[in-house]
Amino acid sequence: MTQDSHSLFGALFDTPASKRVVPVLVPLPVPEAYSYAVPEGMAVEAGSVVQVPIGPRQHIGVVWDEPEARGDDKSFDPRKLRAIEQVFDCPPLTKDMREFIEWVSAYTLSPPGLVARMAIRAPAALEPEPMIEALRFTGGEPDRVTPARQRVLQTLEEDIPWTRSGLAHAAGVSLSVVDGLVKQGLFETVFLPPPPVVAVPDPDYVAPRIDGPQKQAASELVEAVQTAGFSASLIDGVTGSGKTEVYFEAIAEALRLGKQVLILLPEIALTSSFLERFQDRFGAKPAEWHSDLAPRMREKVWRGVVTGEVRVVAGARSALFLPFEELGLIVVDEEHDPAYKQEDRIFYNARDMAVVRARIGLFPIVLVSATPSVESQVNGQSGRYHVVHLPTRFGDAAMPDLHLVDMRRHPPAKGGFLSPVMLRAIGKTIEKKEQALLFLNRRGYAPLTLCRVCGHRFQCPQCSSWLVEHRFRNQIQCHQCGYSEKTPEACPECGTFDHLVACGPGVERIAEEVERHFPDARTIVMSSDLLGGVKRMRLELEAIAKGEADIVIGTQLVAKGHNFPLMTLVGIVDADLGLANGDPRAAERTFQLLSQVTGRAGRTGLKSYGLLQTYQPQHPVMQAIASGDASAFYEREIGEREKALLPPFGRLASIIVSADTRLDAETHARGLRNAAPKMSGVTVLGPAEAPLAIVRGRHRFRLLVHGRRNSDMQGFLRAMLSSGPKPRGSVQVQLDVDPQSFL
DNA sequence: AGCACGCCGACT
DNA sequence: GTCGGCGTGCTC
Repeated sequence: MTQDSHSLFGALFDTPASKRVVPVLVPLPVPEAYSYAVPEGMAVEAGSVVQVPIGPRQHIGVVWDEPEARGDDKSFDPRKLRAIEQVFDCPPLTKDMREFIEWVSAYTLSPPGLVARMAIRAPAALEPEPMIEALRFTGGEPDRVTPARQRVLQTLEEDIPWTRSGLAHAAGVSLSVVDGLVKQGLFETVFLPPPPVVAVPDPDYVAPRIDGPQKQAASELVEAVQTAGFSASLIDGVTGSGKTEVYFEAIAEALRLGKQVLILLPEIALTSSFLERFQDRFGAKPAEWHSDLAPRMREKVWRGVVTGEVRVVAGARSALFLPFEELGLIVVDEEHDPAYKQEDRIFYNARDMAVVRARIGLFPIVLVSATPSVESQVNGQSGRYHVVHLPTRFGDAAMPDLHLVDMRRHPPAKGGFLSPVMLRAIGKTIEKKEQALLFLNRRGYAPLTLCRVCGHRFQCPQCSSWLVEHRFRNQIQCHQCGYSEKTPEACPECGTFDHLVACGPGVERIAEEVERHFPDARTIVMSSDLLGGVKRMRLELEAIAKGEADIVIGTQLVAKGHNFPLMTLVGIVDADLGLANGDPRAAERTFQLLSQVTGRAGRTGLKSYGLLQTYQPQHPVMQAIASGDASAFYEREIGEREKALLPPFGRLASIIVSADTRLDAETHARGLRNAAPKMSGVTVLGPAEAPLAIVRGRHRFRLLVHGRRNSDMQGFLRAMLSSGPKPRGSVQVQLDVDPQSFL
């Protein structure tokens, strides 16, 4: 085989005599594309989605670009060369998409084929949907005209094709009436294109309902969309300030310019209320994309995206890898949300990768948050992102009055967890027939159970964490690995009955305390382990919104999305929870969570309050929340990060070490750390820095590596991965850095 | 990621 | 003597 037969350009115009060979990215963890022969008469180009044989099986791959320099042709045995099996009848991945895949692969240190696989994960969608069979009236008279037949003929007056069942339904007759007419040859069979997945959104469906600062902000974004090229904007505005309405205008403009739009949302925020807001503005819902989309729907949306039929997708992080035909705008809502981080096989932060995708595609991206991440805040300050402030609440939504409850001065009664201040506020609220929300980010009854006789603590047999008692379910559960067992009646250590004691509060225990104080109030607990699943949860949320509960006690899941018009008191039971868990972002996360929860109150003009129980009223997080001014908090966080070399000033990589047993994982993690060369600017933190987790039966440790320069980090990590004591297939790396700085 | 090959322990 | 554990290597 000659060198030039490798050239794609040459191959396209080649004589049939020489065999054409193209690189194909295959879904295997190998560092580069494999070579495949293109059979006679098969038309493929870079980006084509193909089926190729790998060993005994067939896989889906993507024809890739020729490497620019073919100097050191790492020749494999040419006798191994096999041919592409088939090309799928769908548009090839665009040049931008291919470049994006390569970038993500290099950045995340993951094999390019596995990254590419994320973009083509809807196998059955690779072939066009079959046309649907329809009947077209060709004229003529039936032998006998019955009333039912008459109705069909009337329905047919407009000369449009009908499906068999559609016609029967429209005419109000049974299928057999239609079949009878078909038998008499009154119809011809025609084929119609399949119906669109979603209706096309209309940018001018309604006039934008914004004014003042919102209008100004919207016009800045619209201008960014009109200006061809990359730009990044950060919309920074409190809950209820009209952020969504503002970015809807940017979307409208992108649609007017004939571009596709991607809205990224944290998984949990993909609620019907968001879709309805979109529909109210654009007259149609966006296509959805998330992990539990029905397979059939997934295929349709994927196909619609790649053909350009779908104009707007609202999706969770994986939607970022959809192969859009002409993407022209990305919106990342709740950009600070940790749900954008994927930590499974391919490690990436969809928010950061979205910035990269916009940069490669030369179009604008809009990041949106009431509580921007520190990274984005820094990018805003340095001018890399254009910051759009939305200072006020929109319409009549007033900010709640926020107060700290110093628990040292107002301690709860013995055996309780709610301060008298909090209890009084709850009492007043329900007296006014308004609703109170109590937030505690801890499921179950109590986080720790111990035996009063021997001091035995209930610990998970699979990992190191405590077992959490769940009274509703009569279970004790491990919140790390999911282990659970029936709550024992006697201590397993000393056998004593009735001497087990619960330590600390969970939402169930707070509910018990609330019911003791307010026996007549309608109290409801919202937690992810609510019996009855998602369906019951949705009903409960609706009931709460309608005022069918007085006091709601909930975990994190009440923090997002849902609006409760009668909610005028938000009480945080333990505002300090999560501040001291070893996570370098603990303060930031706590600030974001508390802002989000207190933002649930006061969205309808009723005077509303937020109370935060804390033992650390002077803590910067508490001060930021209470004062409503976060600037000092951000300054401090930025300073801390600078000192600790955390993003965005240094690089932070997580090396996840996983093994079948805890001991193995620990040993491997130590081994990696000890093997770490003393490289300048790179520091390795020990396994103790991160909590142990068990994922799909594998024990995981996280090693954190700090460094200042990306090249140092990558060099170091590559060295670690290739030379370290590598337990096979069980070391994964996530680079947690700001991508803008080295685009 | 799968899958085959290959080398050491407990058994019909 | 084998069955089967999972360590190692390969897939164009």
